[in-house]
Amino acid sequence: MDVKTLCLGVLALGDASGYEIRKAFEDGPFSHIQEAGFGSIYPALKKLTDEELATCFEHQQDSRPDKKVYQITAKGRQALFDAVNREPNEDKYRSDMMFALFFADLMPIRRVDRIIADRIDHHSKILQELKACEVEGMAPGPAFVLRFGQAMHACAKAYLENHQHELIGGVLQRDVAQ
Amino acid sequence: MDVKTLCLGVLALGDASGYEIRKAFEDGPFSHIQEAGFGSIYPALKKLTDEELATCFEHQQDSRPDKKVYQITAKGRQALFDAVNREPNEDKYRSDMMFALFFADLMPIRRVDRIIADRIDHHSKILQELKACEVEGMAPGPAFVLRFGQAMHACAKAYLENHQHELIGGVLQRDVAQ
DNA sequence: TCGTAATATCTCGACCCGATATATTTATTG
DNA sequence: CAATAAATATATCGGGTCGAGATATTACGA
Repeated sequence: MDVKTLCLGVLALGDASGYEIRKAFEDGPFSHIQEAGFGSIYPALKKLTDEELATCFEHQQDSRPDKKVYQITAKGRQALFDAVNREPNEDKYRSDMMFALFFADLMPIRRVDRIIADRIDHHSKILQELKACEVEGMAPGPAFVLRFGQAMHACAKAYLENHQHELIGGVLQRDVAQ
Repeated sequence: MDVKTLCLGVLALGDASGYEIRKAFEDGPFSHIQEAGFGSIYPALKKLTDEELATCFEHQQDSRPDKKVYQITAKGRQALFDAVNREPNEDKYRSDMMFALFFADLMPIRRVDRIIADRIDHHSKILQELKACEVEGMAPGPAFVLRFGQAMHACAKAYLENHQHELIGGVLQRDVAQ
């Protein structure tokens, strides 16, 4: 899914500026399933307007740079429709923490301990945020995706809580053996 | 975690060719936590040899292109040590399927149904593979990471199985309402 | 024997990401 | 009240990464 399509997805929910699109991936409805930064959003918006999949209104504001609000076009809605009806790629998951923990025997135990504790806190925080997003009368799609995010963060948190002692115990044993 | 560090991680487990490093991310011990393709591995290996973090032995084979086997150096081990002891970035998760399902109301119901069924199968397959990887006497790091992968795929599978009817039911209701 | 899959190395262009620059307004807090 | 931090807002640049394809050989079953 390229950033152009992701932007169309956000614009399908309502007109937005580049900054607001960014927020949809930072805090908003797509935050736990996709990512996009300014460095990809602005070029994508330029291409979308070139291809007439979106239009841009410049709201003039005195003593402030113009606010550019983008709106999806009929052609843009068709492009989004085509994209979501294409066969989706596999999910991508990348975890630098898990890569580091693979080499836990290269780390001081207290560091292993702290990294995991931090990550548990992190999952708790995200979980709270995702629970706060749930409101009455959500459309089935967004609700399904939101609850999936809740389930996955709850699972990761539970795994770390329930199995951290196995890792730390294993590393401690190594230290004793030395 | 750049691909250079990922390659060092694979080489820390034993000497390997570019092709074998690739397999570590395709099938091997890092398959469910990191990704890397040839397009990033080969340039990374070039940089690693330039920086003397790895050395390259060309095994001559008659009637076949030379097999280049890479070996991590002491300097390379130090670089890996430094990298895993740095503060890890947040995990990255990207799912085109979930992005598409967010817009489930733009899809025929049978397509929603089929996509989810396919993905359940996929998680089952990965789960089987990850269970087959478990052997006696694994080091604590690799075991922790492997079981984390098992837990996450089991969770995703269970969520899809237990909640697919909510999504499909919701989309059906929409169709009735029309 | 024919074709397909696996082994094996490598390049290219398009795309993406993190960091950074800039500027104003609002909120906080000492 | 002033200073500072955080939020709002747009945009670029360079380096990194990714997918697709070129190339070549061996192994193996149909």
